[in-house]
Amino acid sequence: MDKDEMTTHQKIRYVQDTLFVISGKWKLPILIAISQGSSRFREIQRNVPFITTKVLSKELKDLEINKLVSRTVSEDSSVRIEYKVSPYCKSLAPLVDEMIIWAVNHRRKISEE
Amino acid sequence: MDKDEMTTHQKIRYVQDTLFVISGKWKLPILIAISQGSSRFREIQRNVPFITTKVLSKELKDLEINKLVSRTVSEDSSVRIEYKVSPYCKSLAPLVDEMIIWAVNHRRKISEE
DNA sequence: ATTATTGATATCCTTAAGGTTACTGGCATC
DNA sequence: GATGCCAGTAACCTTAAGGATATCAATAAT
Repeated sequence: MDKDEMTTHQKIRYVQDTLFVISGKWKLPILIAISQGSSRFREIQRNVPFITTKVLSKELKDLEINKLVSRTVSEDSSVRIEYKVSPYCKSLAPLVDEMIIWAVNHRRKISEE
Repeated sequence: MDKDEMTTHQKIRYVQDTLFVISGKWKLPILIAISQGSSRFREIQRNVPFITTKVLSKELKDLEINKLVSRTVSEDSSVRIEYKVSPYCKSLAPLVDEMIIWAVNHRRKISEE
């Protein structure tokens, strides 16, 4: 269905669906960090400022459940745990880009008054 | 600044800014309802399913503070209170569109497994 | 030997978001 | 005269999100 044919109620339902999946302070930041190359737990933590281990651990599990992130254990000489974004996760890219663009603009708007 | 030149940390900061402004279950749904023509309090409430008066009242105040919505009192024979989205609010349109597109796709993805 | 790093888990706590129910005063309608 | 619509407000409550701190066993570096 095209969005131009949707009723107000339908649009609202869809937007609430998306908000539900990406809701919270940390999910998108974590996805950004992983997709930019962080794969180890501590590495992700270093690249997502101020997140605590408890929250990171919980959010990674959520993202795994939602199939946006994969967790693999590789065993060569010692154990290595690696997180990767799934191919499906990349479908969020246009949305994330729009959010960045909007925030840049918003900051300009706020500062000019 | 273009987003391709940004560091991971900068991208995360911007995305968190946007998340902060549109966070919560109701702000975007309310904006959608108003921009599709609802202008009276009860009318907005009817068009945003399940929202309570208390929450709607509070969210409208927030949106007014953030200059996304205007509240005007007109007095012809009786009092009329009208809410409108600001011109600036329209800058959120591409973001909202992306959210709708993503949710439509996500629903298909989820249902096909 | 000891200190640091990794990938977490456990416990406790605070805050904010949101929901529930009830109510109000002014106007209009039946 | 009662009922209903409008634009809210008030008081209270529940739940979830997130933060603070401590700890752990397994490796790695010094």
